[in-house]
Amino acid sequence: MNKTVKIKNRIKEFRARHDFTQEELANRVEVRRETIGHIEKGRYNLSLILAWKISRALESSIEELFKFEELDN
Amino acid sequence: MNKTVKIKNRIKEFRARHDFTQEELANRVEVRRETIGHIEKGRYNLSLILAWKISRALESSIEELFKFEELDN
DNA sequence: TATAAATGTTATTTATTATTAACATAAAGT
DNA sequence: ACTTTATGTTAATAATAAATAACATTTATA
Repeated sequence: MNKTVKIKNRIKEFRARHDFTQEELANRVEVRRETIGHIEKGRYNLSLILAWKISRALESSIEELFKFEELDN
Repeated sequence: MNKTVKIKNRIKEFRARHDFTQEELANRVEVRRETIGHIEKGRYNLSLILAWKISRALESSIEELFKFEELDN
């Protein structure tokens, strides 16, 4: 029984609360707009530092912003 | 004023509490022993999923296990 | 003190994140 | 309807995490 971990996130939701566009958030955390887009869509397993920068920019925490689920395959 | 983020971690400390060697922890999170060693020494900016796996294996949380600091340079 | 177990460290390779650029589509505003 | 503004998406490249292998050093322990 092999397990993989997937991440869901609430970036879009928190971004809306702050009225930030993807580009504004990207500027604040110093990555490209597309990178934020890809992360929101769960396309990659971002680094811990980037996760922290994003959670700070959104006045949140990593654990609040990112939800982890273990899946069997 | 440019800012960079550095990570400090308490993996070694938590590992000791559980009486895990680097290798045991590595097996549990499915990475190499050297990878755990490098992370403990702060040599790389691990992925969010790996950070989560490690914090779970040590019955802790990401925010508890990893401390972030902003530095000027 | 000799032996084994655990950790340190470095160099090279592989895998994956993130950048870049380019264009498409959607939504909002004039 | 036209024009911005925001987001979606893809392909190619660059940057870096993680794997691998090999050997050194430290710590425990027989």
